[in-house]
Amino acid sequence: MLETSGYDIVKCEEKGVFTMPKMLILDGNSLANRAFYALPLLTTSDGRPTNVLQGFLTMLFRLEQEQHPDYWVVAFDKTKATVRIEQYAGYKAQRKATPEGLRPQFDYLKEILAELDVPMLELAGYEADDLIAAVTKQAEAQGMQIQVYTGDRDALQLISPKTHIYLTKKGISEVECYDEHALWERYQLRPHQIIDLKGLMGDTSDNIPGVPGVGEKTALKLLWEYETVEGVLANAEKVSGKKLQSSLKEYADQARLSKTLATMLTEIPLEFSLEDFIYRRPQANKVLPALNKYDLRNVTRIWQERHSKDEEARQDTAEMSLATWPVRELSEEGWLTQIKQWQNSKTALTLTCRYERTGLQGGRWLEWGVAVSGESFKLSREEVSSKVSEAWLELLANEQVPKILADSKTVDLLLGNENKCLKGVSFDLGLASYLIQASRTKFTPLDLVKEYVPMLDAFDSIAEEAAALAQVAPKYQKDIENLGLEDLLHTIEEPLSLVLAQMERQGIGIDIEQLKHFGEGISITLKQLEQDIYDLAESSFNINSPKQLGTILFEKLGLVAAKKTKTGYSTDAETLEELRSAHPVIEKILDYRQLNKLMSTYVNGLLAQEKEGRIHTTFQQTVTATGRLSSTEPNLQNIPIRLEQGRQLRKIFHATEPGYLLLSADYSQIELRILAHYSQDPLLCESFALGQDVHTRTAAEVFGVSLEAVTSDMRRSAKAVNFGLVYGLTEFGLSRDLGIPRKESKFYIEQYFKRYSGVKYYLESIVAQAKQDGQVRTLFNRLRRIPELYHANRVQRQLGERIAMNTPVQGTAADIMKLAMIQVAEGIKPYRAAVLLQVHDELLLQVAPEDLKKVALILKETMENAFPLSVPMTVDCKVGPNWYDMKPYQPNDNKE
DNA sequence: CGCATCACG
DNA sequence: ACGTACGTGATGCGC
Repeated sequence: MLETSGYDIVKCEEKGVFTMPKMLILDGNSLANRAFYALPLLTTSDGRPTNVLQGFLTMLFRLEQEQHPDYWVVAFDKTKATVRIEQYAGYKAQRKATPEGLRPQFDYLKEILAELDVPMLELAGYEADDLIAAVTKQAEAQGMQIQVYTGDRDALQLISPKTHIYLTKKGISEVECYDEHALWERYQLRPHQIIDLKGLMGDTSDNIPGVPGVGEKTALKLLWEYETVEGVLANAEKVSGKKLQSSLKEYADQARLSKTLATMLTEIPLEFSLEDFIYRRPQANKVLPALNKYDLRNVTRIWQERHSKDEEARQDTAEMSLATWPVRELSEEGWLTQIKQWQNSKTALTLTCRYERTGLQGGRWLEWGVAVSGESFKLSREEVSSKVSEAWLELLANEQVPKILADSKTVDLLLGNENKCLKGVSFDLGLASYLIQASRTKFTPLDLVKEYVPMLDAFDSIAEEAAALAQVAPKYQKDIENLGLEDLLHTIEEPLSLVLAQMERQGIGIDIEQLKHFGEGISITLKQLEQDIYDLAESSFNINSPKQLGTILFEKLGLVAAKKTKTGYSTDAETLEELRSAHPVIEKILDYRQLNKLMSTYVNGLLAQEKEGRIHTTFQQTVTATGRLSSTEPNLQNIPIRLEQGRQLRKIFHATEPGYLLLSADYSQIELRILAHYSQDPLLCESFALGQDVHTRTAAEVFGVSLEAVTSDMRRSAKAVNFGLVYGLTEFGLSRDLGIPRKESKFYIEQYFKRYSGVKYYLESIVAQAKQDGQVRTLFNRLRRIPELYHANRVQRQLGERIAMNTPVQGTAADIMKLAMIQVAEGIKPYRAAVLLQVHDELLLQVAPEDLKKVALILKETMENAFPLSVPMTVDCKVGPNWYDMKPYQPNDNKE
């Protein structure tokens, strides 16, 4: 992604420069060089190098998409004999020859740019720098906003209020924006002083000599004092340091010459008109063959993505300035009439709500914005009678009246506080936006509108907000349609959001006294452990500080550090476990860590969230990359279970109604079953069809023994393999997990894939497919884009491959669970029962004992049959008075 | 605010 | 030679 400093973005918007024509100038040589060294040397199938093409074009297309230039041009050096060599024979003498793989790529690049209709500029005897300076000068005179992209810091001299320089950072995938302010932050220099800086310090890559012995630090100090090269030379007597003084005197001429060399020439003998640089949309019929000629599949994908989105949104972006929908003011009578009219409306109302946070779920609504058919309205609690507001809330609960909202779950929660509810959601913009782009993080109405109207900066009123949402809604609808996400949105995510609202409102019962008691016990042990640790370490320190702990263990006590983190010694549980026998303090620290976690995150954390004997989590529906839910404030999806001590904590969770039981149901091996379904691997499918223990069967296959001969160790290894499969198996991961040598884990994996060749084939195909499409989908069409697959860094690319293997599996499991939740919520309506929590593959309900049998049966059957796969789905139920004391429970459909 | 750590599926 | 299992959220430290 293109990154710019936050400062500049703000600055650009404040100045309203979007109204000025925007020109992008790219330094072809500099960027090509950067790309060449930053990217691995990719080639076409017949061996022509293409990494520069890939890097440069990727950047070009991103800029095109993100910046929407009105003008653009790429400048190239034509370096046979530059003007500067006439000035100074040594100029660029040190520069190394263009490397083998790079040189031909300039020709390829120019050829492609020509097909793209991207204007290019070069002039014999001049460098790209000078052309850029000349174009910039002319463009400034025309009142344009100019962005120069280069890796060459010389360009900083061009900075002005209208011209910003974007310097490539690492490689070329990131750029850093410099304007006057940013330059000052970095160097405390004005733009025109850049040439003085070069004049003094020189530049080895261009072989500009500068003054010997003067580097960046000295040069800056001098310039802060005397401003220019001339100023410094005139005051050479006064500078501190004899050596420096004499250097400045001796090399005065060389400094002046260096400054001249560093000055970009704005006067060049070239007739050009800015009209030549007008941006023209590249034509698919020319672009695609040109990219294809160099096997640039990734670039093609990027271009097509942009292009197709563009085609759809072309008029959008062009005409997508928001219309002002007049705000209708209504009297009491007016409101009642209007609401009555809307009660029969077939046209969707777009609603948005402002509210204050109160102690209750969600809060209290303050005002509504309504937009429909080119008009907008504001309804505020303060200004309307209770009669109007009653009528209004009734309208919200009318399923027949279609409604478009940004966040229907929150709205439903708000209404729930007044015993009202939301019905008739026809389009949830936040959920739509998440399905289109799961990596998004912000879903406020403003963010949602900005997606299509980027220059927007704030809404003046809530009525305007509603009008804006109403106008972007069709764009979202179209995108959802184009991406094939309609069903997922309307049959899963939207209905689910109201189920989640119910769950959040219900909350889960919590025994505060017991929790406090639990905390007191921990506190005592914790104090004792703390003292023991200080005694054993013979010093007191903050045990919660990994830094201090590392110092004590690895310096004071002289233990041998096994691992390092970027900031110092690693002290995580895995590392400490290795050191357990090395020093008695280690065990105490491990115990301390465990208890401290329980105390701070769970005891204190949960106590802080308790309200009237309940805890209400918030389920996030637009956070994860795979389609799972997440749970926050507090997170009730990570309550301890693996270790007994933490597991005890589950005793405090109970039903919200007295006498009710907790009923849990979890999918058994859902991810492996989905893998079986996807891969159709005969062994894996058979294993599930026969109801075998899948890990035991896997062990039998991998170790080549009968089911009866599988030892617990073999099963453990097989389980780790199965586990790893879903994540994108690696030798490293498996060896670490099992604590075995790489060779051994490699052997297991080989054996596994020999037997389960269908799984192997599936995983290979999904990765290949992902590389082609740049994305994967779940069984329900949920989409995840995987830019990591095309990352310059190999580690990132491999991560991309594992994501491609994992996401369809994890995501489909999430889809199935969501579908089941909707059906379960519906199915248990006639009974005294409620869904309380979802923990990815588990649902937790509460139920009146009398309804247990029926509800458990409905629960199990609904979950198992929510979406039949080619292997059976199994759900295990448990029941108990609290979340700890849960006993297996098999509902059966025998008639009573 | 990023990092390290650790809780869950 | 390098750095790696997939997906989350909360806490505390230290810059």
